[in-house]
Order: sequence, then C-alpha cells, then structure tokens
Amino acid sequence: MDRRQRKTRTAIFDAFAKLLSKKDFAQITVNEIIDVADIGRATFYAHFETKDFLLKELCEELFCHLFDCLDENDNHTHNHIFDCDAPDSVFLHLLMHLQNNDNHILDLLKSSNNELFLSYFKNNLVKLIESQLPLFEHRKSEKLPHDFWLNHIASTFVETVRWWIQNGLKETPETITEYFYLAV
Amino acid sequence: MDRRQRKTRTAIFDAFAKLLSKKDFAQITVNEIIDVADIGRATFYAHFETKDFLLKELCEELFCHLFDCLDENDNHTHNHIFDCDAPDSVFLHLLMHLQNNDNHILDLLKSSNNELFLSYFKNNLVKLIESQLPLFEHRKSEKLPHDFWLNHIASTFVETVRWWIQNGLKETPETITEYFYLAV
DNA sequence: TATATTATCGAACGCTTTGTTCAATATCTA
DNA sequence: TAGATATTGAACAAAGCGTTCGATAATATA
Repeated sequence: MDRRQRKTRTAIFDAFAKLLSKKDFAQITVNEIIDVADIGRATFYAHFETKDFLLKELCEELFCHLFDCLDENDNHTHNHIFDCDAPDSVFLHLLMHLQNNDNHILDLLKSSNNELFLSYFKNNLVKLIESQLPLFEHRKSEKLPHDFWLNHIASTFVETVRWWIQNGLKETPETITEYFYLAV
Repeated sequence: MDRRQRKTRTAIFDAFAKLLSKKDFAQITVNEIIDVADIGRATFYAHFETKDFLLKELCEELFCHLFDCLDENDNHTHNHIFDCDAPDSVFLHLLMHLQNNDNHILDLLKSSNNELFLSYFKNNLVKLIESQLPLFEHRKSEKLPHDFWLNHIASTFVETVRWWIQNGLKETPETITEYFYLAV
C-alpha cells in the first residue's frame, strides 16, 4: 500500500477515535474528522464511503484483528499484541490489555459510544469462548441449552468489563477475573 | 390536556415506534415521522424540540412508567399493565408482558435499535432488583461486591431476554424464567 | 350560542451537512 | 526521468434541520 494512503488512513482513524472518545458518534461530522485529521474533504471520501463505513472498519480493525491474533497465538508465535508473558487465563490476558489502553480501546469503551463497542466486543468473545467451553462446564451448564450457556458466559464477561470500567478500573485485572469466574 | 394535543402526541409516538421497529434511529428523518403521523411540520416541533428528545420521551413513557406501575402494584391495586392474575415471580410477569407485545415493546426490542431499548430496560431493572435482592442471596453473593452482584443479576436478565427474542421467542416465559434463575 | 383561547397547518426561510466533481498539484514507483 | 496515482480545495446540488408567521380549525369558557 502506498505510503500516502497509509498515512491518510491512520490519520483518519486516529482523528475519529479521538473524537469518539469525546462525543457521540451521531454528533460527529465529517468536517470535524477531516479538520482533526488535517486532510482534504475529497480525500476522506476516497477512503471511506460514509461515516458509518468508517465506524465499521474501525471496529473491525480494533476487535476482529485483536481476536484473530489471539487465535493464532495458540498455535504459532510471532510479535503482536498478545505476545507477552502469558498468564494462564485468556480473560485475564484481555483485561490486562484493556488496562494498558492498547489502541485506545479503553477510551472508546469509556465513552458515550461504549454500547457500540461492547457489542462488537461481545460478538468476538462468543467465538473465543466457544474454544474455551470445557473450562465452563459445571452443574448449571447441563440443565441449560448450549447456545444459551455460551451467550451467558460472553455476556457476563462483557458486563463485568463494563462494570469495571464504569467504576473507574479500581480493581486489578486479577480481581476482576476472579469476580467473573465467581459470577459465571 | 387538550384533546388535539393528546391526539397529536400519540400520533407522533405511534408513527415513531412504527418507524423504529423497521429501521435505524439515525436513518429516520423528521419528515418521515410527520408523514406517517400525518401532521404538520410546525406541529411536530411544537411538541418535541428534536428527534432525540422524542426518543427520550418515548423511552420514558415505555419503560419508566412500566416499572413505576410495577412498584405501585406492590402496595395498591388499580388497573394498569401489571394488574393481571399475578404469577409469583416479577420476572415471569415481565416476560409475559413482553410476549404479549404490550405497547409494541417487543417490536422495538427486536429491531436494529434494540441496544438502545435494552439499556433503558436494564437501568430500570436495577432499581427493581434492588427491592428483590433477598431472593438472590446465595453462596456466590457473599464473595462479590454488592453493586457488582446487582449489576450481574440485571445484566443476566437483560441478556436472557435478548437471547430469547433473537431466537424467535420459541420458549415459554416459564422456561425462560427457569433459565434465568439457573444462570444467575 | 357567542367569544376568547389555543392548536394545527403549510409554505417559506436560512443554515448545516452530505457526498460528488474537477482541475491543479504533490508524491510515489519503476 | 516519466508515468501513474494520491491529495487538495473549491464549488456544487440535494437533503435535512429547526424556525417563523399568518391563516384556519378545534376547544374551552362565559
């Protein structure tokens, strides 16, 4: 990819994420984005069809890639966000990266747009948890439909994260992981 | 309140709810609303400052009043949505009204705007659950912070409802209530 | 019933945002 | 260096927003 294109694209993403962490998606105008990104109007529309498509691509960049990397990490080893001294729990792993505010995901999850991002977060979590299901087999899971149970675990994790963030991240990732395992 | 005002107000609410059950809030224009409601443009703005305020008032009408009535029902008896042959669980109660599609809430929770309404739903649930907390004291709740536990119960109910609706309401309210109590 | 009050109407207005077009310019690649 | 490609900024039409105002219709009051 052309260096110019790359620079423009990241300038747009950065500006957009900055704005999203401050105000509602609906209130953000294209004019604001191109002002903050410091690019021409026509350039914006050369990259993204609309503001909605920009949002979609940002979410995919942030979450899908994140979880994709997590999957790959099970098999190979190469440098990416999940390549660090591995704690035993993949959930603890996630929380630690959140706490670090990697890719400013935390800022977005704190903002008024958090519902939006939490739903992306949950969708990707479901896939992840499916591969970790054996961890969650107890008395309860026998009496409940499989997909209900799956959804419940993912929801509980997401809502735990929401609670953690809304309360100002006072607890350690380890404590939150414990809460999660206790609740589920 | 003037009969004309009442008629206009409900015409707007009905039109808006109809549109919300079909398409995204962001894609709905004031022109569409006044077309469906069959009222003049100036009339709309005489009732609601903006589309956002209309949404807010609709949500309050739907959820706050609903839960307010539920509270009152504990003490007095008069005719409203929760005045029916009372099942023992207030949650079962809620699910039954959802299934009946009272006030078209179900249509809204099915739509692409469901996140929006589910978050209102949850906010009101938290208050309700606080009054029912003794029901939810088990082993787990002792080891978890009080507000975390409260949030967990409300989230679990909301996510149970979401799952139920997304799967096409195949189960009975009784079964869903059972799932909820098992999960939480 | 007669009168005063109040709500609705619809057309028109200025303003903001959107998404497109185009020719000039800058930057990349081979 | 030459050809290809990306960026730029200005200008444009179209659509939506929220307001204004005089005319008309419905309601409340006496």
